[in-house]
Amino acid sequence: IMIFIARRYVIKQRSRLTEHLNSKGLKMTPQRRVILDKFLDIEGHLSAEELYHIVRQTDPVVGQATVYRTVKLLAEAGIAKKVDFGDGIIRYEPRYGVSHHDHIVCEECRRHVEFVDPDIEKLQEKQAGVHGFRLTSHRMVLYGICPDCS
Amino acid sequence: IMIFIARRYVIKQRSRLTEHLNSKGLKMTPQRRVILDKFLDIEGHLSAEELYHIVRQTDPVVGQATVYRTVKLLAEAGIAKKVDFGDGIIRYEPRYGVSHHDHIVCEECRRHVEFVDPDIEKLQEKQAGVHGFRLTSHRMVLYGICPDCS
DNA sequence: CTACTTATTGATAATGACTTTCAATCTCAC
DNA sequence: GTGAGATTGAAAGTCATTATCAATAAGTAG
Repeated sequence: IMIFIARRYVIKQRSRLTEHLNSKGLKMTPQRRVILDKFLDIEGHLSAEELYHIVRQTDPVVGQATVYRTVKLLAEAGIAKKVDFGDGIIRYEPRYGVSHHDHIVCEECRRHVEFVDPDIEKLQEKQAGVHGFRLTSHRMVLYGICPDCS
Repeated sequence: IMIFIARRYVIKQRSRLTEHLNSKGLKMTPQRRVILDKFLDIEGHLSAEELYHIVRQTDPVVGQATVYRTVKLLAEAGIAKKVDFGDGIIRYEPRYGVSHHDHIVCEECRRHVEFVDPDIEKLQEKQAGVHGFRLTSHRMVLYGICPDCS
């Protein structure tokens, strides 16, 4: 049953990508399809480099530059979400629907937890308003020491 | 009068740096002194590159690598604070005492405003606690469109 | 003050994540 | 099918930052 759900999810995201490509006058290709599929397979964050190596295992023909390019398209299409922990590597994570969350990262072991706090979101909106800004997005990463490393 | 206050501030930060260097078995040098002074002169954020050019105007002998190295020491000593807007450039700003703040950046003109929201800080602590983390720091940048660009 | 052990410096090379280039190759609307 | 235009991958290029290293300076013991 889970497999059927996952399958439907993949198909949906594929058509979402195709739609996005069409709207920009771009084309669907086998490379983009395999990169999308592998990206949806994983859970958690992945850098373009990591995704490149995973894709390589199945399809050694796909080039590094193509993965970097495709991953940006996925973000544009709303399929992937950029995550920046501030270590110079841009990671991407699947974006299921509209679910948004922030991260708390352990400075020792780099383990991370996701969370959403509607109250914080509200206060962010408020702060933007106070300064006359129309809020479009935010990046929030908390750093700390996790229970295991304490 | 302001000048006296500023002067005392500079002297205080100098001894703070010296102290930090001593505690690590490092030495105070003319280069480090001039970089510190110029850094304290500015208001707002500065990348190591920008600071390098400013320092150059007074003292063309100081090298780029030294500025990059010194700026890291300033951060270690608690004199400077790293700021990361996510554009691949690390900026530093003077850290007056313990004053902490976050940023809201205009996606059009890159103008930014600083703000502090104690309520958000409190909620961040709470979120860390919920997941068993001991919070050490955070990075929060809001992105939006400023009044002028709207 | 002198010698000497370390730390420091700056020019330059290196790093590493990412981007661009470009000629060969696909895609897809017609 | 076919042709204009998009895509591809290998390789070269960016760009902020970091490491290397031989020459120099700082602090310390005598």
